[in-house]
Amino acid sequence: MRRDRYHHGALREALLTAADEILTERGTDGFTLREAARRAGVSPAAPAHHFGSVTGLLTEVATRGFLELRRYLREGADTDDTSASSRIVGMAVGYLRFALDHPGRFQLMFRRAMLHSQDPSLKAAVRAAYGELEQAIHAYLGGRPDEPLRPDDQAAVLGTWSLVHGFSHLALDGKFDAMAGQKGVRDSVERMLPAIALRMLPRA
Amino acid sequence: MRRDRYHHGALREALLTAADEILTERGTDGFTLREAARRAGVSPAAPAHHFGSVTGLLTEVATRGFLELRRYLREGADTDDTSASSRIVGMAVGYLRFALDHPGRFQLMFRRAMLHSQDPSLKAAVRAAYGELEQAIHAYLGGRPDEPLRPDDQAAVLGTWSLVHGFSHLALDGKFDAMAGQKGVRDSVERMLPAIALRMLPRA
DNA sequence: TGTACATCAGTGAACGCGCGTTCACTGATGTAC
DNA sequence: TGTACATCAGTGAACGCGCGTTCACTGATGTAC
Repeated sequence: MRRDRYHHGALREALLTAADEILTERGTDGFTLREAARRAGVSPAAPAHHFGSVTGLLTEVATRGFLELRRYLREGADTDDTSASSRIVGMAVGYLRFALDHPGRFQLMFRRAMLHSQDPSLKAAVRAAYGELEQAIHAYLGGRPDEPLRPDDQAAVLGTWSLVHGFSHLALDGKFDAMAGQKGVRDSVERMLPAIALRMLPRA
Repeated sequence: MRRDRYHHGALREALLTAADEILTERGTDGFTLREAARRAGVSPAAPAHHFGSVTGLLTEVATRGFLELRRYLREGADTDDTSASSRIVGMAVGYLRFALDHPGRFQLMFRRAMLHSQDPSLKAAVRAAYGELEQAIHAYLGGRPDEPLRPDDQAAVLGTWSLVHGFSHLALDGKFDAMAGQKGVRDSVERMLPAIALRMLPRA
């Protein structure tokens, strides 16, 4: 890619887009900074001006990933049936869909060794996604929005997160492939989760 | 490490041990075949005679990992209180302990891109560990040992696996660090899990 | 409106690295007779 | 018990690779006056 202008103009965004593409095509281990630069049509030294290092770039990708995950959770919760439990089931499916739609990014988000795990923006984005789940569980357990979560309810949130995260992670790793139906793994796995979630929602 | 004999004698085992050490010290991404050879006191070309390729070696490490995981599950289930639910909670803690004791190995076991994921021994070992959980859930739900699992109960097993796996994975990635007590993350996390598991065991 | 100049955002070549695997080879072992 | 010889388990040097980062640099932009 030859540019007509010396300055790219939107290199930061172009690199983030390229990174996402690479993660989708080659997975987390297949990512390289040079390839991202190549796809953005820029020399291998250029990314340093915007992200400092490869870790910096990936941290930004992960941060945006958590924000996108939050959108998936919201969208999943937005169902016809507005009961608190079906909102949570919807969120669970949203979580799974995010993982299946963006496997490379999803895995990156939980590979602290590849990220600046203490980056404030990253932490805020994690917290924001987590907060989405937290609110829903809080409502489900009958808490009022203005009340803080009781420690027991914190545990319920962790449990729910663990459940959907574990399911998504195992599904991505192919551990459920053997029990998939004819319609493919993705379809089977998306059907399985609601039943499981309903059966294992934390007891009030 | 200079050997006195040209033949190592137990190179296969030595390489597996070295691999485990490296995984412990440097994590899954820090593993290299050359380093394993170095630690076994052997040239970089030697491992090929025993494992074909780096993937072959790691597949064997992962296979043994799943067998070890099964031992942790059994040990966890072996509690004073022999009720079905406390057996399951014990297993959950066993799963978590395995992950915390062997983080690199644990992560490797769920990185299909690094393994011969269709290797029969590997698949058998996965199945064996999974079977341990399956039996316990089956008993918990009141099934007789000779009866096959109903589809609903299969779902309960997947849910339980997802729960403990997700919890372990998130704990390893440091996602619970912020809420750890003074005694350290490991201690906090081992205390949290039983309460969560009890609250979320599948309904019969 | 023009201009000097600091700053920003790129280049492209090179550095140093360590990797997994291949290759032709050799030393040691085991087995058939 | 000895021996020929196939097979096994190593060596060590080299191959080819692509990586992230550094470096001295240059072209473009923006701003103060």
